Amino acid sequence: MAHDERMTKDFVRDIVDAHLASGRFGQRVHTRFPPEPNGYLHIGHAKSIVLNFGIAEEYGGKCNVRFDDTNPVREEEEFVDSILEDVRWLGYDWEDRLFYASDYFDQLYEWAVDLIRKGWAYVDDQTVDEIRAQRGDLTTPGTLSPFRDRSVDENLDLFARMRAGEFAEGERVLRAKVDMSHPNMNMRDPIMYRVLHATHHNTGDRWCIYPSYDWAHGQSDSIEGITQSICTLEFENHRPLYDWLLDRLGVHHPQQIEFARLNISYTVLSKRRLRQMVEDGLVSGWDDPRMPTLRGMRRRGYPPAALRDFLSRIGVAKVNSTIAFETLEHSIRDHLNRTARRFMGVLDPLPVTIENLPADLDDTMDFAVNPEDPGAGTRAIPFSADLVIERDDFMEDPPKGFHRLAPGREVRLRNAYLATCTEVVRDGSEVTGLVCRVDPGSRGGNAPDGRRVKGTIHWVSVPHAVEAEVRLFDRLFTVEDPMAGDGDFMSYINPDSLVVRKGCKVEPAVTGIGPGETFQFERLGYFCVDPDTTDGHLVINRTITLRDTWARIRGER
RNA sequence: AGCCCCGUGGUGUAGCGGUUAUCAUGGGAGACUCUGGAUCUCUCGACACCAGUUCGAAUCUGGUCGGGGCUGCCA
Repeated sequence: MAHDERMTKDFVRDIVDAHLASGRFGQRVHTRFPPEPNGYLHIGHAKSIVLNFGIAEEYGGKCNVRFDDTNPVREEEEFVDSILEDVRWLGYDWEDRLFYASDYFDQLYEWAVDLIRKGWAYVDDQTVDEIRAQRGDLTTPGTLSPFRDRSVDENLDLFARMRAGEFAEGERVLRAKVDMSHPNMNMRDPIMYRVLHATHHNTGDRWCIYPSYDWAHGQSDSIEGITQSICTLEFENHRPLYDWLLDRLGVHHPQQIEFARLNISYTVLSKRRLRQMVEDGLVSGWDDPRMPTLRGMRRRGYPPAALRDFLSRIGVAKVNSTIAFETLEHSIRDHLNRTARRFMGVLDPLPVTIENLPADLDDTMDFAVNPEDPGAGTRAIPFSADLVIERDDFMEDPPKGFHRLAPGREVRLRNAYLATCTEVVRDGSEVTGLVCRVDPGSRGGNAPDGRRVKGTIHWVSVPHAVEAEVRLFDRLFTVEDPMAGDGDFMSYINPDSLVVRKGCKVEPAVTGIGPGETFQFERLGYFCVDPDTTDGHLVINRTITLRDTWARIRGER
């Protein structure tokens, strides 16, 4: 697939270049995306997907999807399907290379036996607590396990019995014999296998011992012939172990490369915290349009190409950083501006009667499908003398700088007529409607005498309109870094992150828009049809507003 | 405290011994406009610090300071 071009070269690609130049892996480039099937993917995972698949594409290599399913008690089949769906939606194809770490359990077992034979692994009978206590701490070396010097034969026998199910969980464990006084804690005889009498989503009850991440990951990479094993920074301290294990085995040895995970202001990107928001009901689910999950963003109307663009422009590095939410928004708007079809909708309707047009007028106006894309052509929008406009577009006593409608003022009804407000209808103090007079010669929107009209507002013809519920979303948190400070991040949830508007009026063509298409309501922003829509009830999500200079000016006053 | 990693405009990012220190985003000003959108122009703004090597250092070396990670039978 021909994806968007990257803007800069990063340190990961520099390393790949160096590998190619030295011929370390021949001329092969083979990466992998290794999710654990225990939750839904979010934009942070997308950074890894785009990196791994992107590099494979650029270098004419391949990228696998491999589920890191080594912990049966946390993982579920349902997540496998959702993860694959999300990867596909993002625009990537693993072809026939869908793997599971659990595919390699037999090989992993054989290799463990091999290490035992070579004296590099042993069965430990200690409890979790004993092992923890004996590990030492950051400044104190660990102490040796009393079982560390068992004979190879005894280790072999015990390990076989672990596999056979003779021991309870926690009773025995297989450990790599590395160095209990190593300054890197990961090297203090790390656990390779633990007993878990649990049913695995893939292997069922075939196993009751399961490999740890450290024992499974590098070896799986090796089996698949991976060349660059790209992971996040927190695995940096695991690299010595990754290398140690592969070196003892003497098998294909990929290069682990670590990059900084993604952080975005005004949101959180951690499975645990996202889960908490779902479970506490602060959002409607993992696909709530406010969630930074891929499912949430899809439902919100973010196009996958915009996400790819965003991820490629923020780059990849080793510095921990937080990307401004505005940067994401820019990519969304930029993509949508170029691609989205334009429609009209009124979120907060104010009735307008055109006094000098026939009450039964049934006209249509030409409208550009997308002014940014002349090739998209034009279409017709129904027009009548009975309209609604946005309440915000009228002020009885407008401040300077306001160039929308006001008593006696003329504005352009977009693509229709120049209209002057001749009367304000009210119920008590509340304005309930307007009467306008239209310049008959301005049909289409241009003044017959060429006079300039500064304001242009949008409208919808009431007899043709469809009613809709529109959901307006805003950032999930009120502070840039919800994790900062010692308060609970949940207390920073933005109470206005969802505002529901009912009784909105939209042009009838909107009902023909399918799922997955994000369109523009002129002057308002980008929107999409929500799956909650039923036959009689149209539900629309606001993906993002248009930049609103007027709002900014007002806000700064 | 031990080990590992990282410090370039507000936010990201390029830079690989000699550049007016890149680009984007963001802020400000203006032009244009049938979306107060888009577009265009101008503008603001950074090499953490101190030594050293060198004719020359954001780039190399050492130190200081600052940030992050690591003490699951999680990944």
